[in-house]
Amino acid sequence: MAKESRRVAILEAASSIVSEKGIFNLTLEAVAKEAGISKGGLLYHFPSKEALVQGMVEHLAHNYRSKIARNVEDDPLDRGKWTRAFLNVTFNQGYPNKDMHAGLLAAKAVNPKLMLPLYQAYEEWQTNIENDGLDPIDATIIRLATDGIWLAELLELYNIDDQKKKAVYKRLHEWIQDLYLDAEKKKKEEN
Amino acid sequence: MAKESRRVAILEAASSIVSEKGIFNLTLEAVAKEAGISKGGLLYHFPSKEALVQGMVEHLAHNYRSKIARNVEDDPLDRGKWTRAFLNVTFNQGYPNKDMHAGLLAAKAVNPKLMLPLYQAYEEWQTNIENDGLDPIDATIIRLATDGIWLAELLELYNIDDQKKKAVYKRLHEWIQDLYLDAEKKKKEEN
DNA sequence: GTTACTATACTATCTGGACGGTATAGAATT
DNA sequence: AATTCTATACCGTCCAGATAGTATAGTAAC
Repeated sequence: MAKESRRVAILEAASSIVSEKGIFNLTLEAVAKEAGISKGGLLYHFPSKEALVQGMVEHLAHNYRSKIARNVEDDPLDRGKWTRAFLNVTFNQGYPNKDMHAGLLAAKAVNPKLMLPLYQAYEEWQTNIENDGLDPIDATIIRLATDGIWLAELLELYNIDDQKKKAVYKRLHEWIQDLYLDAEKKKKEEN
Repeated sequence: MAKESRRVAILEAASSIVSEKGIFNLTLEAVAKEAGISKGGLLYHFPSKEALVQGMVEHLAHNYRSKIARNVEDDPLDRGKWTRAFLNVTFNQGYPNKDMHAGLLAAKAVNPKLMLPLYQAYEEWQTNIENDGLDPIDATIIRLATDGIWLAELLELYNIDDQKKKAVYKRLHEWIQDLYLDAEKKKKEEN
């Protein structure tokens, strides 16, 4: 198999184990078995467990980051584009394999420093959301609520049924539109 | 030492280890050392690691639950009391030892079923918040944003500085007041 | 165009250390 | 006398990482 696709397959196997069986079952042997290769083969791609987890986080961060960047680029409107992108990607364009989020849990458990790529991504998004041309506190609240959803799902802290989730999304989306109109109105008044 | 306070001291020691050194360093020996007792003494109070983690979650859930219940009781207003209590406890009355939240991480890692007490607490709060006499979707968004704050802190996913955090709290609090007035107005119009 | 060599991508196996849990004997506290 | 421990030793299991060997593909010298 080609190197890159094998790497991704391994990362997905590892994420699936963390997500379904917990971090204590993330052993190199288990990952190798899940990915359909030998333990040695796994160590060829990722020379240590830490390297494997690092790969998981980097993959996750890169995926999320590029999706949000894409949304920002494609947005016909400037004002509010980061807030909209963050909301839209989190609710509607999450990693097809939901398990991928488990990379965060793995990093937190194995070595918190490995979370750096995600941490940096969040710093970037937060800065952009605060300078998105909308009220920065309201925009931050929208981001926090969005995080609340996916973090609670990651930890399986509670179930929010799909209908309610959609209603929340709709309301947040409308709120962004209101903030947009407020800001535009204010701008006109200033001129 | 009295049995109950020894138990709590052990739970705090365990939480502190998870919070500062990660779940892989939560060994029975390490907890005993941190709590200043022997391994045998620890096993006297908690006959297994799973029992220890169960104790951590139950303690956390009980603490949170009783604080929210207290806030609800003390609230002079009926409408919105659960939403206010949830917001206020999470922002201003968290466990004095912040580490206690780590019980959630420990349970997620050791055995997700141990999260049941917290899961049930959340179900109760969500039900109450939806029937709090405010717009249920807006109230849910307030809860989600609140969760976003403490979950991100738990995972150390990003830093939100204290000033911004206070501004967010203030805005959420004002929002609840607006929702209160909206609901009261609507009620009067109906009569 | 076959032989020799090299790099890549693995497999199979072993080892050393750590950890959970058990056991036991006894000491201090209440 | 019962409870609440301390101290220590031990067993079985598990796992990360190391090591050595294998398969395959390409490359290049002759």
